[in-house]
Amino acid sequence: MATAKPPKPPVGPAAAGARERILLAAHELFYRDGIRATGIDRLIAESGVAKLTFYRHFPSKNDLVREFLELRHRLWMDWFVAALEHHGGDSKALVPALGEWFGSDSYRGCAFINSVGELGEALPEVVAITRRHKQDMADAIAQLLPASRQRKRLAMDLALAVDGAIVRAQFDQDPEAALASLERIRKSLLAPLAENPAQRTRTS
Amino acid sequence: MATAKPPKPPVGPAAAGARERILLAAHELFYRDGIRATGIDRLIAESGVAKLTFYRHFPSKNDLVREFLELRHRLWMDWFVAALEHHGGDSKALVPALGEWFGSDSYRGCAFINSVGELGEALPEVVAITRRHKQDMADAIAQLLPASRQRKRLAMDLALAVDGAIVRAQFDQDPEAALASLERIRKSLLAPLAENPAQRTRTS
DNA sequence: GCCAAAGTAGACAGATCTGTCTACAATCTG
DNA sequence: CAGATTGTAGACAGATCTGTCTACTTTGGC
Repeated sequence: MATAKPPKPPVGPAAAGARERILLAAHELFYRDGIRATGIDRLIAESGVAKLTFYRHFPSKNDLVREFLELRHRLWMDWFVAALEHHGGDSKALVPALGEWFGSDSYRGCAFINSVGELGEALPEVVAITRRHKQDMADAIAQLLPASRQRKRLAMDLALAVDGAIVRAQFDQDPEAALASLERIRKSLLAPLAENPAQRTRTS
Repeated sequence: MATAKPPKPPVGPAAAGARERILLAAHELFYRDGIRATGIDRLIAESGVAKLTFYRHFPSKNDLVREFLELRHRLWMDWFVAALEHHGGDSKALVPALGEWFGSDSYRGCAFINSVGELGEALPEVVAITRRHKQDMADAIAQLLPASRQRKRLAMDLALAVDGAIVRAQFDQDPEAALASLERIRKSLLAPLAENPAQRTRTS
C-alpha cells in the first residue's frame, strides 16, 4: 500500500502488455471456439504468457470472460458505427455494413448471443452485459433514422431483425438470404415514414 | 452375428425404456445447462441408468447430441404447429403462440441456435440439423399465410424475425418487448397483402 | 431350464480443466 | 545498488470429463 502512482505503464521482460496479449488471445479463441471449449492452457500458450502472469491479471477465468465481453463490445461497436457511417449513415447503410461482417471468414455470429446461450445461468453477468450491448446497438441504429416519434421503437424493431439476421447468417451457407430478408424488413418498417416524411417532432 | 430380429421391444430390469430416459434427461439438461456443461455422469445420474447402458445406446456423447437435437426438433415442431393452430391458424397466431413459449420459466432460447453457438465447428452436423429445423419452422409459418407469389419469401422473412425475437426474449427481462417488435414487423410485412388480397396465384 | 440380451454398480485409465505454488530472471524506482 | 514489481517456466493438486472394463442381475424366448 506504499506506492500510489496510478497509471503505471507496462514493465517486465516481454514489456509491452502481457495483459493485452491475454485479452487478445481470449478475444480470438473465445469467439472462434467458444468459452467453455477454451482452456486456460490454450490461452497462455496462444498469448505466450506464464500461468502465474495469467492469474495475476485475471484471478479467475470468469474475470477474463467479463473483460473479454467488454473488449468485444468496444471493438464491435467501433466497427459497427464506422461501417454504418462508411455506407452512408442512413438506414440504407445497415444491410451493406452487416454484409461485410457476415461475409468475413472468421464470422461466428454474435459473441454475446453465443455467450448467453453457452453460459446462461452459470454466469448471470453475461446476460446483463449482453443487454447493454444490444441497447447500444439499437442506439447506433437509431442514429440512422430521421427524428420522429417512433424512432426509438423503430430502432428496437430493426435491432431485433438484425439479431435474426445475425443468427441466420451463422448457420446458413450463404449470408445473402439473411441480408435480403433484413433489407425487406427494413424497407417495410420504414415505408410509412417515407410517405409521410414531415412527421418528425424534435431533433436530438 | 447370430440373431437378426430387428424391432425388438425393450426388455431388461427397469423394462420401459432406458434409452428414453437417457434421451429425456439429455433433453432437459442439454437445453437447460448447455451441452458442454452437461457431463455423462450427470446424465446417467439423472436418468438412473448405468454407464455401460448409456454407452451401449450412445457410443459417444456426440451421438446423444445428434439424437437430442432430433428429439428436440420433433417435440418443438409438434408444439409449434399445435400452438399456431390453437391461436387461429393464420399469421396473427404467431405472436401469441410464441408468447406462451417465451413466458414459460424453463425458457432458454432456441436449442438449435444455442447448440450452433456452443459447438459450431466442433460438431458440424449441428449446423446442418439447425438448417433443416429452421426450414421446417419457416414452412410452418408459410402455412399461416394466404397463397401468393411471395408466400415463401414472406415466410422466410418472418422466420428471420422470429429468430430475432427468440434470442431477444432470451436475455431481456421481459419478453413483451420482443413480442411487440415481432408483431409490428409481422403487420408491416403483411400490409401490402392486405391492401391487395387478390394477388394469390396458386394453392398448394 | 438355459442362454442371450439388456440391465445395474462402480472401479479404472487417461486426458483435460482450473487454480496454486516454487524457483528464478528482468526491469524500473528510489 | 537495493528492492519492489512484473515477468517466465513448469510442477503439482484436485476435480471432472469421456470412455472402457469387470462382475453380477434380471428378463424374455426357445
